[in-house]
Amino acid sequence: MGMIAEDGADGRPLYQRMKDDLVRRILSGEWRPGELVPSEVALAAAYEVSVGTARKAIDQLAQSGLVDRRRGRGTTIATNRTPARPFRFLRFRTDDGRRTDQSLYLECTSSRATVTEARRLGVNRGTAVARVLRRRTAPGGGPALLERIVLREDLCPGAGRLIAQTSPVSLSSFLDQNFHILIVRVDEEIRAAVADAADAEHLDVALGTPVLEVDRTALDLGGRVIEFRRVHAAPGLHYANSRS
Amino acid sequence: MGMIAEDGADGRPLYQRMKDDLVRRILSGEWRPGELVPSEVALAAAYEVSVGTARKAIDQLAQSGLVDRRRGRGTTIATNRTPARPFRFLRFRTDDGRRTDQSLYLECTSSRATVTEARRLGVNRGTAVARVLRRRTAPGGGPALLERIVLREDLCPGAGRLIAQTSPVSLSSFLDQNFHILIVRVDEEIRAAVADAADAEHLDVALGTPVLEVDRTALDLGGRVIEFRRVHAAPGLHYANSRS
DNA sequence: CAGTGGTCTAGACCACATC
DNA sequence: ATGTGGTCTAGACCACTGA
Repeated sequence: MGMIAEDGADGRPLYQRMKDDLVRRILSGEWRPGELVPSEVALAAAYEVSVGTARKAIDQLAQSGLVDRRRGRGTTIATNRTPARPFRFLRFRTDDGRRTDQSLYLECTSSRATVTEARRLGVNRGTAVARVLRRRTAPGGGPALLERIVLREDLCPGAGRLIAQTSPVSLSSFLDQNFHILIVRVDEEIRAAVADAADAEHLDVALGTPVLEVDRTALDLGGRVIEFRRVHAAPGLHYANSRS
Repeated sequence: MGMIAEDGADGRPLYQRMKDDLVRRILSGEWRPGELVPSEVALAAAYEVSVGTARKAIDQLAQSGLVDRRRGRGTTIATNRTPARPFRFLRFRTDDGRRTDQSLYLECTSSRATVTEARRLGVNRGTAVARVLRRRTAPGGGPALLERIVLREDLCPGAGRLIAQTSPVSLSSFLDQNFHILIVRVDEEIRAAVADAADAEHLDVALGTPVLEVDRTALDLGGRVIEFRRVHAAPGLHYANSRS
């Protein structure tokens, strides 16, 4: 018995099947970000498992950042607007420890994926994409980062125009709010490179200056690649990383 | 009742106090890496808590990588020799995806910490340190990484000579095996830099070539800084990062 | 075979938030 | 006052390991 896989009890633990089903329901938009999810006992009853088992499933959702649990209040769908860890995916600092603050959108166009872009996004050539050129500056200082972003516009229809109109500070919040796409993982390759023409123009550095280059793909909960970006960081910036 | 904080029941959960006590005992060397820890029921009895509570404490130790649990076998102290994730702290790849393989120790001396080194290690100037210069090469290819390492020799007496004698492949395994020091966290700052004289000599690049620079401090379980290293990566190498 | 950790149940009491 | 999640207990059965 149980609501999940009534017949196909494939041997996987109950709490895992329950967790997967909850992930599916959250992804489907059954509850909006910030909204209260049914309580432990209610979910346990609905899935016909014990409270302890339901608890284990919900705990895992909380651990992966999907929901937010608070004693006395309840469990709510997590949002990127009020993240437990702000700046989770923003790892650049000035060498004296400050973060970048301002975002300026230099270009924002809708187009079709080139062969290279298609390969990086894992889609077919010609898929609708938005291309965004963005510059971030250090507080009080000069230009800091130049970001070339390619976004899957087939998954976020109208994103290009919307970004140009609203100039969102954070792209992941923008995706969450407007398209219910939750970025949960990024893969990065970090290299030393030299400043190109665009860097020279927008980062206030001489052509050929060594710059830090970060190639990054962002994946949503379903494991789909949502965007690819290449970031160049001006001298005086570094990438801060901490691993356990 | 309970073996921990018999009177000073400070209100912290039982499983947390138990976990902290187990961490303390592991750090003290009560069990050697790879050795079997008492079973859940035995520990539960010893701490006078229920099995579920003991389980929660041990689970957290496993999650932070301190112990390794296997059904049927038991719980063992984790080792850096047989890590669940090999290359946990080795993130460099060639641009076609291969790892570095060979380690060559170019220099290895014992000395006293300079002011700069002392600040980075969080110790007083003049503390005993070992300085290590190491080069890694790409499989089949040329020189890949040049590492300048400063190690707290007051915590690892004789480490300098021992490294020179044994040329360990992995420094964290070396520290684990010889001094029971477990590296559990690294903090890094990644920059673009230019090749200096040592890079030119050992990495086979021209002076002034852009290189990737990683400044890294390694911390053990007690939060002590064990080593600082500055790594320069030759062109054709990148740093791979994945975050959730 | 005995012992281990992995899963699951069915309760209890508590601190806390909200109404 | 009610309901929430956080902690804790005391069992049960199972899959797996090793002797």
